[in-house]
Amino acid sequence: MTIARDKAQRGRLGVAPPPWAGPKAAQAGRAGRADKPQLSREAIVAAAMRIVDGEGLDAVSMRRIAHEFGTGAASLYAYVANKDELLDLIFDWVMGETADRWPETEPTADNWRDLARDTIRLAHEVLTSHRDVARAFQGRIPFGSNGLRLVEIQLAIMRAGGVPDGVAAFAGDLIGQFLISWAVEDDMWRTRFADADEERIAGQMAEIRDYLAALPADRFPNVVALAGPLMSQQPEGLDRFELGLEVLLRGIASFAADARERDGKD
Amino acid sequence: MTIARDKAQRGRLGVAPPPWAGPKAAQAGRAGRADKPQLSREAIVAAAMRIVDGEGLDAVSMRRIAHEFGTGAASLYAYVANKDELLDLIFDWVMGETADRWPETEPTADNWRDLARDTIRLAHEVLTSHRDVARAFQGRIPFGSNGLRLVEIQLAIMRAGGVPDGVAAFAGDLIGQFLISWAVEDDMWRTRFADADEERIAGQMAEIRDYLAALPADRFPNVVALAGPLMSQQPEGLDRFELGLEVLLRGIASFAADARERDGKD
DNA sequence: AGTATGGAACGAACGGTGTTTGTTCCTGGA
DNA sequence: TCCAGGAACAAACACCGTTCGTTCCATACT
Repeated sequence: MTIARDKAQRGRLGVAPPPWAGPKAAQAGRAGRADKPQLSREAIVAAAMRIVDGEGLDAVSMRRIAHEFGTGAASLYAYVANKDELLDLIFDWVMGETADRWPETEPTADNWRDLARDTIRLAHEVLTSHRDVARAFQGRIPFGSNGLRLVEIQLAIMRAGGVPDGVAAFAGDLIGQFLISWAVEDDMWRTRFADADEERIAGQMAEIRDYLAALPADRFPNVVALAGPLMSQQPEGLDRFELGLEVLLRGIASFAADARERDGKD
Repeated sequence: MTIARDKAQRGRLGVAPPPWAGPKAAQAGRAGRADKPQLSREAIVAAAMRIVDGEGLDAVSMRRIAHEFGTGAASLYAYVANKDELLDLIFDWVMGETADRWPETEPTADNWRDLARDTIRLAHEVLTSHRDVARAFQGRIPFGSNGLRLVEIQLAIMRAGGVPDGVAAFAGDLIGQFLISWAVEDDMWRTRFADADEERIAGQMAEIRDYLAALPADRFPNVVALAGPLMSQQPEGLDRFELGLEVLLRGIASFAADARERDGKD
C-alpha cells in the first residue's frame, strides 16, 4: 500500500509534493475491494486520457470516467481532490509523454537553436495528438514532476545558447503559452472542418478571404490588401506554426546576442 | 424596428455580417412589451460585461444575465442564438473598447515599433481590466466589426515597418494569442492571491522558490540554479509582460530586417 | 374598427455538470 | 475473533445550456 501511495505521490520521479499541492496529493490508493477493476490515480488519469483521445475534452466528466470503471462519480474522490486536480494530473501526464520521447542530447552553443526548435516541435506534436486537451492546460504551472523534467531540458538548452538567465527562465513560460494557444487553435480548425473534404475546406477559406477582400477599402485598406496572406496557411512559405516558432526563437536569440556583445565590451 | 435590426446586425460599423455568422446574426430586436426594461443584443452584452467585471467569467450564465432583466434564460434566446454567440459578441465588445481608446497616429518606418508596443500595451490593459474575460476569447477569430478595426490598425503598423506581408498577416494572430494567454495568467495570479497582502504573496513565492532550489541538483541542475529567476516577477529588470512583448517585437522586426537586406541586394 | 398573425416573453422541463453527504461493507491488523 | 478505518457508492444539491409549449400583445391588413 505504501508502494501505491508513493507511486501516486511521486509520479515518475522521486520528488516530494510541492508546497502548493492540495492535501489529496499525499493520500493513499489502498487495495479496496478485490473483485472490481482496481481504482487508482494512474488508472483514473489513464481512463481520462482514453476519453480525451476518443471523444475530446468535453466528454471528460467525473461521471463519464467513473462509468469507465463501472461505478459512480463519488468513487473518484477518494483518489482525486476535485476535477481541477485531475486536470493537473492529466497535464503532467502529457508532459511526461513529451519528456519520455525527448532524445537526450547535450546542448551546445552551436546546436542550441536546433535543439530548442526540436523540443518545441515535439511538444507541439504530442499536444496536438490528444485532441483539444490543451484547452485544459492554460494557466497551469509546469511544476509537476514531469513538467519539471521539461523545464530542466529547456533551461539547459537556453543556457547553452548564452541566453541570459532571466530571459531563459521566462522563455519557458512564453513557449508554453505559445504551444498551448497553437494546439487549441489547431484543434478548433480541425473540428470546424471535421467532416469536410479538402475541397470544401478550401472553398470556405476562399469565402472568408473574399469577404475580407470585399470590405470597404477606404476604411480597411490593409485588411483588403492582405486578405490573401491573412487566410493563407503558409504565409511566408512556412507553416504557420513554424513561422511563430521562428519569431519566438529569433526574439529569444536576440537577447543571447545582446549578452554576448555586452560581455565582449566589458 | 429596422433601425434596431441594423444596429444589432452591424455593431459599430457599416459592415455586413460575415459568411460564417449564424442565422441569428441578422435577426431583429423588435419593440416587445413596453413596460419591461428593454431587452436587446446590446443590453444583454452590457449586462454580461457588468457581471464579468463584478464577479468574473464563471458567473456569466444565461440564467444570471436574464435575472438582471427580471426574466428567465429562455428570453435571451430571442436575441442570441446560444451562449457561444454571446461570447462572440462580448469578444467584439472588448475589441471595440480597445479600438475606441486607440489614438490614431500615422505609422511610419521610424515609429512603427513604438506604435506596435503601445497598441499591444493598450490591448493588454483593456483585456486585464475585465477580470478573466480573456479565458473566453481563445480560439476566436477577430473578424467581428470591431475586431477588424484592430486588425487594420495592426496591419498598418507592421507594413509601415517593412514587415513582409505574410509575416504581418500572421503576426496579428501571434500577438492576439500572446495577449490572451497573458491576460489569463495575470488573472490566475490575481485570484490566487486575492485576499493576501503583499507580504503573504512574497512569502508564498519564496516558498515555491525554495522548493525549486531544494530539488535534487544532480537531476535538475538548471532548475535549482535558476529558482530565483523562475519565480521573479521582473526576470531581466523588465515586467514579465514587457519581456514577452520585447521578444515578440524583436522576432517580428528581424523579418523586416531580412526583407530590407534582401531588397537591398536585389 | 375589427381581426389575424408573428414574434417576444416566459415557466417548466430535459439531460447534463461538479461536488457533498451519509451509509454500507470489506479487509488488514490487533 | 473482533474492530477500526477506509473504499465504494447511491442519492441528493445546486447549478448549467438549451428546448418546448404556451400566453399575450403590438402591429399590419382587411
